[in-house]
Amino acid sequence: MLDHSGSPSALHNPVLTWYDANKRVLPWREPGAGAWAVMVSEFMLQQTPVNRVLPAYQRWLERWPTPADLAAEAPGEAVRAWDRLGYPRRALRLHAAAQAIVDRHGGEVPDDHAALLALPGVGTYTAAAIASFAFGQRHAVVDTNVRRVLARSLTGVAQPTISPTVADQRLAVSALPTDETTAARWAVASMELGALICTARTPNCADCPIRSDCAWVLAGSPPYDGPPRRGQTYEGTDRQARGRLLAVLRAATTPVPKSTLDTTWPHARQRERALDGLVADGLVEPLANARYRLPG
DNA sequence: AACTCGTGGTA
DNA sequence: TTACCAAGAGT
Repeated sequence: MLDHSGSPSALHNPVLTWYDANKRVLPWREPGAGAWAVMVSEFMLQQTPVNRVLPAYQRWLERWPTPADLAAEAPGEAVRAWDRLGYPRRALRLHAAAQAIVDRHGGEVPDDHAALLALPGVGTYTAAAIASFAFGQRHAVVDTNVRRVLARSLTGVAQPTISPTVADQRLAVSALPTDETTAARWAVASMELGALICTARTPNCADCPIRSDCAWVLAGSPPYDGPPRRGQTYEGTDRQARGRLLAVLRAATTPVPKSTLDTTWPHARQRERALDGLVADGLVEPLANARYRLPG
């Protein structure tokens, strides 16, 4: 089943060929995109779909073509430019990462996995993704797409575990081609397969290049039988309240009186908790006279 | 280890 | 309509 010799296996070859013929044209995949472009895209793509990322990504790189350009700005400008991508702490971390790159790496995105991992907002997945996509290195790039592809094709189950496990990581490492160039191609190709064909809800197995070798298909495509996946409720949550508050501050060009913020959420206790949280996270800066703004 | 953290599209 | 889902990280 798995091939440890370094030559592409029955799994690898079809996926690599499929990728070359079916990959999406995305700006961060263009030959001259560079590591900063890859890094910006990876931050934005954390839990956010490609189609929503594209416009914000274009504006971001136009405004801040290098880490130094972003590092020279106020963090609040990063939060504002983040627009409605969600999880705005990512904008703050990307700004902090840009500063760290200027301070520690001469303004160049490091190519070393450990150095990448040490940057704010860069975890296991993002460090491997940048090292692989931008620098062609051999790393197991394990995101939700890859976990699903491996769960189906190798383990034979409909869905991966709810949260990543060490077993996922081991499986991804064992499936990684030995050759560096092939490994980098496999990383992006297996992820793209999960995004376009081996999707979460209704996979398009008819068009899958490895359907004849897929353990899940061979088992008769059994339905998911694990524990119920906890739904992410949003209506009425602190997150929604935070989103409302931050939307007002993003749109404002001058400091906003608290009385204005008070109109954005009806429940005072929750509203105060949300505002305090935003300040604690560094997303909002309190000023004198009960006024607030994005961090300067 | 479980929980928190946005937003919007899709079936 | 409700529920699920989307290139995770930090605590």
